[in-house]
Amino acid sequence: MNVSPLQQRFILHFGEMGSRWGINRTVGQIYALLYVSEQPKNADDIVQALGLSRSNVSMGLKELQSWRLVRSQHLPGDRREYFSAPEDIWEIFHVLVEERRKREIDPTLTMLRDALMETNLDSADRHAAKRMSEMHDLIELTTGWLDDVKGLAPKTLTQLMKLGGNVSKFLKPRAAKNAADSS
Amino acid sequence: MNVSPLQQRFILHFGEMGSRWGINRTVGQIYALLYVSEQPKNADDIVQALGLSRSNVSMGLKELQSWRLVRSQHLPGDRREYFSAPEDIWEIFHVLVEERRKREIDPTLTMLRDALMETNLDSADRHAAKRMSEMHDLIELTTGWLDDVKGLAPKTLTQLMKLGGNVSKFLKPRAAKNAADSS
DNA sequence: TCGTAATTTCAGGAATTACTGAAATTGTAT
DNA sequence: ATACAATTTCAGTAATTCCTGAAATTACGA
Repeated sequence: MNVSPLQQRFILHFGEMGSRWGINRTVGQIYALLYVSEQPKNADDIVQALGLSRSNVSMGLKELQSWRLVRSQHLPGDRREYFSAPEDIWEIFHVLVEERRKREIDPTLTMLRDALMETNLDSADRHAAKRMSEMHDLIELTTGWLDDVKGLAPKTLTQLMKLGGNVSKFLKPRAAKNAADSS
Repeated sequence: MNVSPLQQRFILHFGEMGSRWGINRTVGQIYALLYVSEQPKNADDIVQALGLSRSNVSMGLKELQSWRLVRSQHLPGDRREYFSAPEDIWEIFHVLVEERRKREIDPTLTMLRDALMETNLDSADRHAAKRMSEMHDLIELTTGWLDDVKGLAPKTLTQLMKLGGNVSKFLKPRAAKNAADSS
């Protein structure tokens, strides 16, 4: 039940990295612990493994659940709650993209759309409006694409990613001249 | 030289969003101001426009330059430094991806590689090691792909993104059954 | 329904991060 | 070289975020 040196290293790294994302150190550590654990863990296991206060663990688990990165279940004959990170790494990847998008991208898209709607275009703001709509369009293109490829099976996605820049070979010739030329 | 309501709105939003990323509110605001400004601005312009202290602006500009999101230049007959955000939004996108990768992804990849190298595989850590190598492989696949498509021209990239999940039509049939079927 | 185990909430304190003004440094024109 | 404008550094303080223990709430078995 104790954390091994390998796990320790992973957990500490994740704690530090967590700070660069929006999540704090202890939340990062809790997630890392659950990610590498084979068996689900209850809150006291986590307290014991990471040396955090019980209340901190409770709050951290809540946050991780709000990110859909951690799930809880009940074990028969035990009334405590057990937590685990989903198995499938593609699912994790997927959820991460979706949640970050929901929290960081969508509000910006909305703000840009609303602000541009209310702007009459021969104001002194022509330049600002142009820049904002460029940003809007790029974000929309990117998120639309993400939505679309999200439906692909992991194997298909892997194939496509390995293909890399070569996918452009399949495009109409007009643009194909820009393809990475690795043949 | 004063910020319009449209700009104001954009700047304030970016300030708030900045906090969700690793950058703080004022750095977000400075970037937003430069992004929507047609002409380069000197530090005092920024102080005046955003109501920050001179030293704070100096530090913020330094940080933005370290992200390569802001450039400086000198105007003839004026010894002050003038700052601006690059014009080309694809370049901005590109730089953002590269910098975030350098700061957030690469250190994790390195840690995973190093930790796994030093691990003998019949330890009690088999599960943790497996999970860590899954993470490693997914990150490597994704960043390798990013490196590769980064070389494509914006037009090509736009075409590909609009194609969305339909690119998988071009793959070998074995995997093509997983393609989004939008025909 | 009651008793107790499990979990959550939350006010206050600890730790971290952000910001400022003053002083130091750098750069440039004379 | 000197004078002064522009910029940066940095120590101290303000603001924010994080974490804890105690109290409250919830969930369950008898």
